[in-house]
Amino acid sequence: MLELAILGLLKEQPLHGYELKKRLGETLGSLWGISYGSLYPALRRLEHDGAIESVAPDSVAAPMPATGSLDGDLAAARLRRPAKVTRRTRKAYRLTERGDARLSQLLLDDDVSGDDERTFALKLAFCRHLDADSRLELLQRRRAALADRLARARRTTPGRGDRYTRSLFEHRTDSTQRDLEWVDALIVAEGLDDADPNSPSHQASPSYQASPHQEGATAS
Amino acid sequence: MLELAILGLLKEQPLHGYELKKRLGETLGSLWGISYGSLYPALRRLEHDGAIESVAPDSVAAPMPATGSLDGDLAAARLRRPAKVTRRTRKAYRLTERGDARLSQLLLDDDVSGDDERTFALKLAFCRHLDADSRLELLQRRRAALADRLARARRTTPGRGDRYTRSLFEHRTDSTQRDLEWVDALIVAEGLDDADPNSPSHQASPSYQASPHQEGATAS
DNA sequence: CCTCGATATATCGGAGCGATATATCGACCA
DNA sequence: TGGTCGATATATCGCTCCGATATATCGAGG
Repeated sequence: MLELAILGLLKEQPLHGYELKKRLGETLGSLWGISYGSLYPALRRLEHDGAIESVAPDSVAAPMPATGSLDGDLAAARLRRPAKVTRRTRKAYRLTERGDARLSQLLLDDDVSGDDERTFALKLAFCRHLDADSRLELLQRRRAALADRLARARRTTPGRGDRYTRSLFEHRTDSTQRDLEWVDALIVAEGLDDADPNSPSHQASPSYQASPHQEGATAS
Repeated sequence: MLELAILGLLKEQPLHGYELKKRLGETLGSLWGISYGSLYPALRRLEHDGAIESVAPDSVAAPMPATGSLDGDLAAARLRRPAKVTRRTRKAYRLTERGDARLSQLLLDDDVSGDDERTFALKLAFCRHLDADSRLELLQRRRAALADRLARARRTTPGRGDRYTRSLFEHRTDSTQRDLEWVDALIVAEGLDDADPNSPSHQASPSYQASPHQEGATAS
């Protein structure tokens, strides 16, 4: 779901390819190692679909302008001089209305990726563009997927495999458990936003605690 | 690194594609959702490279063989009845010597995948085919990668992004921390195997603690 | 006998990656 | 002045892998 990443970043401000890649690396860390081999084709694809459109080069997104005075100078220079298009002239892209709609759709889309860690991280990173209800639904879908996975992991016989495989399974189960608690905390925080922010002490922690017996996963 | 998975499974016994997919799903759980679209091409590739070779259909890999002497029986059966080759006749594959070497190479190979969770899980699941030294090296490479990631994560300014992105980063850091502790435990267990259980001769308690100070945020 | 679900092999289009090519820009230095 | 070097930037190639799908067979049950 590279498109989701691109659209999410462009929602905030127009960017060109190189900058896009850098920011994505910052935003998602080692979780999403975007590559030019997918980025540029994706940009062309999105532009062809009308989800993004290119804006005037160099008019946006200088990474970190060291001195503010340069801006005026360069902008003036650009007006005077038509800025010849070279091989590496930056092509910045802006989100169109279609792109905005596509972003919302992708964020809300119930692909199987509720089970996919990378996609969820991506959605979470941009879920602020969603309304509260959709956001909560996104979190709860993730919660359900995790609870299901946890239940499934606990149901499987733990005796299989060698020492390493067993340890791997144990660790995976623990991680899933922690992920679940994390998402639960996010859900709770979501609810706190809804409630009156004046309440000084939030309610006692609900039962999202690691229950040793079967978790809520009534699916399947 | 599908090849690694295939070779690792075939190391134990010959299997055909369908069974291979099933077992891989069992062994690695939701971590490695192998697909026919990659499995069959990979099998053909490996056979072409001489890493695996097909054995007589139906002579192996009924899901649970349970007897070591089935070779004679089934070979005899195949002599009696020519077992016509249909569309879905099982084509089982066996590991060749070249394949065995390739497996060791892949297990030991220092690809960048020390940072890749899936690949490490795969390697761990089959590292019993490695000698103790190589196994330890594998673990320590993983440890180094995790420690590096953790240090990098802690070095980045924690103020960036919205609430969701911050939470995502926090959780990711915690997960990395846990992964690191897990690998450390594996390393310790490895050392215990090496040494005589009665003599705590070399390396009493290694300093595998991540960073004792500056902690503060870990759940009690 | 006939349908249905599990078994099994196989291909297709597309997404993403890693490596690489190419070009430009700015800074520092001789 | 020129000269190199590293960061910036766009772009493509070949590959692996995935999800969906097609096709065929087999065994069990009605």
